[in-house]
Amino acid sequence: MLKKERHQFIMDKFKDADKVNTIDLALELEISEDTIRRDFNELHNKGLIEKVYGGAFLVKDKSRNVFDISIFNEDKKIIVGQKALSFLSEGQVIIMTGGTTNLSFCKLIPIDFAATIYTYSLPIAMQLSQHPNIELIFIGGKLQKNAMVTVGIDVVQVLSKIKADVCFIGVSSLDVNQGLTEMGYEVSIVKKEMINASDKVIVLATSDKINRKMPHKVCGLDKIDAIVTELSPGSPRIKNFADAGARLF
Amino acid sequence: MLKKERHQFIMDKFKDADKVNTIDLALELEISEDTIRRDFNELHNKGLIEKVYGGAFLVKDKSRNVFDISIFNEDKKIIVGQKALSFLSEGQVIIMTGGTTNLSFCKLIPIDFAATIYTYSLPIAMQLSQHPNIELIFIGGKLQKNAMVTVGIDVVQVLSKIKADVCFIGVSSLDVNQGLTEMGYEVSIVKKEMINASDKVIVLATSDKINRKMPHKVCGLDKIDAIVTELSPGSPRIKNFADAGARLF
DNA sequence: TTTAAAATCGCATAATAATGCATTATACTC
DNA sequence: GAGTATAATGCATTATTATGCGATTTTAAA
Repeated sequence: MLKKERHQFIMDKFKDADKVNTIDLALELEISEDTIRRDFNELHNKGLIEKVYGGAFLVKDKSRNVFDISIFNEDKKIIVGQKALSFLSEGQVIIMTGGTTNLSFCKLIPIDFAATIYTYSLPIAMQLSQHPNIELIFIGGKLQKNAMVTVGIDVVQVLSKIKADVCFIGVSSLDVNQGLTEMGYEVSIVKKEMINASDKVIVLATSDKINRKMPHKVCGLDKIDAIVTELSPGSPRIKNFADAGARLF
Repeated sequence: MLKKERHQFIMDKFKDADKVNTIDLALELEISEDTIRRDFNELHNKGLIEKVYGGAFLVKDKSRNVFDISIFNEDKKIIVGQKALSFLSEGQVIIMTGGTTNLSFCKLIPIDFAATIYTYSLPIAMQLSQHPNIELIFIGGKLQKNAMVTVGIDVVQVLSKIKADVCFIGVSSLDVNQGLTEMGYEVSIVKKEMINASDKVIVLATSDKINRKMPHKVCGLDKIDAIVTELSPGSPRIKNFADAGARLF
């Protein structure tokens, strides 16, 4: 049986039930569970299924409304967000980058929390607009459509003029040696400036972002005051970061 | 039974009853109460349930998604939007205000339409970010949360420096004598500046906005190049505008 | 305050998942 | 068709997650 057939077979299973078990599939197809898990991983990366401990669920094709933002790995991101809450204090001036990890974080901020928050992300701004006591300042500029953030000289200019207490950065890749790197050049420039403008830098990242590199460097680990992941700080998966002296949470 | 199934099972229980008991669930599913409690904790962390001593309640106030914007009188606004399409030309520099009428309009813009659009409205920007050929520039500033638009000195400053071909203005009130008026002072200032920056001014308004006055004046009818409503231009309900020489569409 | 039920905590255990590596199958080149 | 590179698979090992149990703390009501 070809891998592709097997994938189809798995997807067909969802016509009968909305979950499948790893073991059942392995028995039925008479192959190892490892292979089924690898299949799950591939289907998950295509966004077709959601993996859970012991099996998988079908992801329901949400109507592609512009405004409903689906958050990949939301559970993990909620854990990250909850840990990050401890870095918030009332009255701070905060810079918030974009990304779904930060979005999850923002959803968790207490409704009456008072602070000044700068952001360049449309979804983050929409989310934070629910908080009556947050003074929200949107950093204008040219819109980068895929990420829903503004970039360019205008953004950098605004950032160069402000001084924030703390910056929460959602990242796409984090590596022990390379530090924080980005896919896009423009975003890397903006993030650099954000870090410059802030006294403290808190990085929010789910573990899938860790030990990855992208072309454009933002900063080294030394500039980062805290790395918040869904893992426990002692986890072996981030031991290399601990060894390198990173402050993990 | 997978953990996620169990969570769904618990959530389904709320269809029958307001409250679920820890013990009952443990007995029914033949698992320990500890597990049920851990499930409760997870569901609670997701904001789905409220824990109480001995069980849990459903959180009903599932505050509707921040991102789904409900449009009142959408039918009428779609008619307005369709008429307004005729004022669009490829390659223009356009200023777009906020409001649900303009949002409906933006939804109708052909997907491959090419232009440069300035806006200060978060929902409008989200919507327009779907158009690959639109150069979208967001005007940053302090966010006015109810209207989801930026206001203040920064916005005015940006506007004072640009020159647009056309400005599409969604309005809250339009009156034959007072012209265009606004509820909020800050928004009125910004709109004034937008009109200043544009060669042509197109007003989009459903008929419920017509013949109403608000405290802060934006401009008189003479500055408006076109008024687009869902009514036919000859409708008696806007005869007074026609008599005053307004260009109705 | 007392008391019993319920919740939390720490730990042990078992199930499941990820990882590195060896083996086998498949595709590709000459 | 032989040889080689690549991908797929299974196995052993290690890591992670789920769950139950006992000890301890908290809660709600007598």
